[in-house]
Amino acid sequence: MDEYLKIFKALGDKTRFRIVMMLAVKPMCVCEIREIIGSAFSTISNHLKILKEAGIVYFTKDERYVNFALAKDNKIVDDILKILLTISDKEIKADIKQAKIVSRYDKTVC
Amino acid sequence: MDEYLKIFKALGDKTRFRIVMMLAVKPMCVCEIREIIGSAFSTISNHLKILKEAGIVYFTKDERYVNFALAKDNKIVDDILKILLTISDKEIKADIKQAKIVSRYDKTVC
DNA sequence: TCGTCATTTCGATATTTGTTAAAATATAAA
DNA sequence: TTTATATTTTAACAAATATCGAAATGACGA
Repeated sequence: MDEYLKIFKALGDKTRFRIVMMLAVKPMCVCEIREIIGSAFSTISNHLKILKEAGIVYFTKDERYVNFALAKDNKIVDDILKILLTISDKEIKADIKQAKIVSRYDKTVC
Repeated sequence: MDEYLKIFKALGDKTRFRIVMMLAVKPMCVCEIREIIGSAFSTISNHLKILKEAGIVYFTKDERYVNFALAKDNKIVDDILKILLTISDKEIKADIKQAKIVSRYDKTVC
């Protein structure tokens, strides 16, 4: 049960929900996510930690960046993500649009 | 997005999660739920309100009782409930066992 | 090795949330 | 109408959570 609770708690926060929908577009590093969400680095980092502990995302290290991506090997998470992929929400669409073009190599991002 | 957030927030609390799993067994009134969960009436009532506002449960009035049941006409909720029905958790199983036998007509319940 | 840059951890604060007892409401039976 | 019973609302409090800036960590490149 705790596994489910962690997942639902993680997805029950607006910022984390937005991050998950953005990561469905492509894996991103912390500063790319931060650029779109607009909160402090520490805030984003904390949200990613919660998502990671719920098994929703994982990360790999790439150059000096930490790349976050949606988990692929978790049945529960996978089932829920399938549901989320059907969403058509104005704010989410705007996030997705930005996610497609944001780049860590832009001077304003990192 | 808010619809999803409400649902995830609602399911991200242990007490509410247990209530949902119990209602999958059968519709129940507030005092039957309270008997199994063990919290105050006001606590249960508040949780049910949150679940109702998330579209996860609805209620009907029966005699002097208020019967709560899982929603049936909500696609999102339905998809998520399908996932939840696969859970095999010790504590949930105990709740389900009790849900099957609890009755508002027992003197100790209402 | 040293400095730079991306990220995390820490400490503080404000807000939200879960819980309860008591009071209020509602409904059915007497 | 009055009484009894089921439920909801309210007010208050404690615990959990989201947020931030600053300091610490960690890794890469010069």
